[in-house]
Amino acid sequence: MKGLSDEEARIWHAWKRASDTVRARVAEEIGAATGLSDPDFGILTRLEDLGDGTLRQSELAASMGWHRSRLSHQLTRMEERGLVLRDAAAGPGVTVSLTPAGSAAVAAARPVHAEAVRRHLVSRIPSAELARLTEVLERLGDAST
Amino acid sequence: MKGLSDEEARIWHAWKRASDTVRARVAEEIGAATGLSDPDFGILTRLEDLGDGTLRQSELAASMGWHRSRLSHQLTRMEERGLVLRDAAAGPGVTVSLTPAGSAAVAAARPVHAEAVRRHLVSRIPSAELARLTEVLERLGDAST
DNA sequence: CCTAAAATGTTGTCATGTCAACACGGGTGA
DNA sequence: TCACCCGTGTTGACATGACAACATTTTAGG
Repeated sequence: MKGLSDEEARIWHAWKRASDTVRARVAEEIGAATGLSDPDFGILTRLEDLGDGTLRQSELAASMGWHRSRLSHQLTRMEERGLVLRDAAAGPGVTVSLTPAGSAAVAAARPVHAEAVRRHLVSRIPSAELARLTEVLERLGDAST
Repeated sequence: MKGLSDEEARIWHAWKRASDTVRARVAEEIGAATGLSDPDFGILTRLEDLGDGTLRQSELAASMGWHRSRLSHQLTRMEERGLVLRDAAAGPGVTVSLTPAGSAAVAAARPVHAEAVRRHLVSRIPSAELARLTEVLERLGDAST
């Protein structure tokens, strides 16, 4: 078959639009409240949740699914803004740590994030369908061909 | 409430992951087959579908939901690669047209796009749930507060 | 110990996006 | 007529992201 059917085109457009808008709305609220960007928030929460405010760069990259260079660029920008620190690690590699400013920012951002996720995603999905939709989304994100 | 519940966190992560991966997989197939990026493909298909290969920049921007400057930058890059042309319009503004190379590229890309959308999105959703999911996605993308 | 491969980061280049400032052309009202 | 506002684009500065080329350090093999 050459093109998409009307039904297929419709879900594709709805998918693109919903992907963009939900992410953008949540990011916008966090940014307005705290000045943190979406990638900033991701890094800072990982540092708190996985490490004790400190992680090796390679672990951080793996946990986010990022390439080394992406993380390096991002950390350079965040370091300039005083959100994180980099130090030579005990073993190989580099250790990343939250600064007090980074901790404060993520503490301020978490409730805003939770509120935004509820308002823009969770509360717009009928609760009877939440579990089923979660399964479908997880299947869509699975590795495969 | 301060943070997200486990269930809320789970759907949020699944949402982020699925958004990224599905879009990336479809874009990757189009790029590998034709050299077109996702925004390239969007512009070219609009020019064919809405205009007759030609549209005013402002109409194009409105139909994509883009800001003027974003479109201007994108068209500059596409013009350099010979995919589109810009000319002063009859009235105010600027007219954008497909070049033969642009037409050929989008003709090659359409079936690849359709195949990719089916493989990475439609076929992974149980067909009994397609219509319902489409409605939910459309609600998520709707304007609101 | 010494050399080669692997792991780890950094850097430069380019594509993509956002935002604000600027440029221009056509009405429109005094 | 003339000054001003508006619709349209363009441009420059910067953030984000992908990819490849390097630099360094670890670790393994011998």
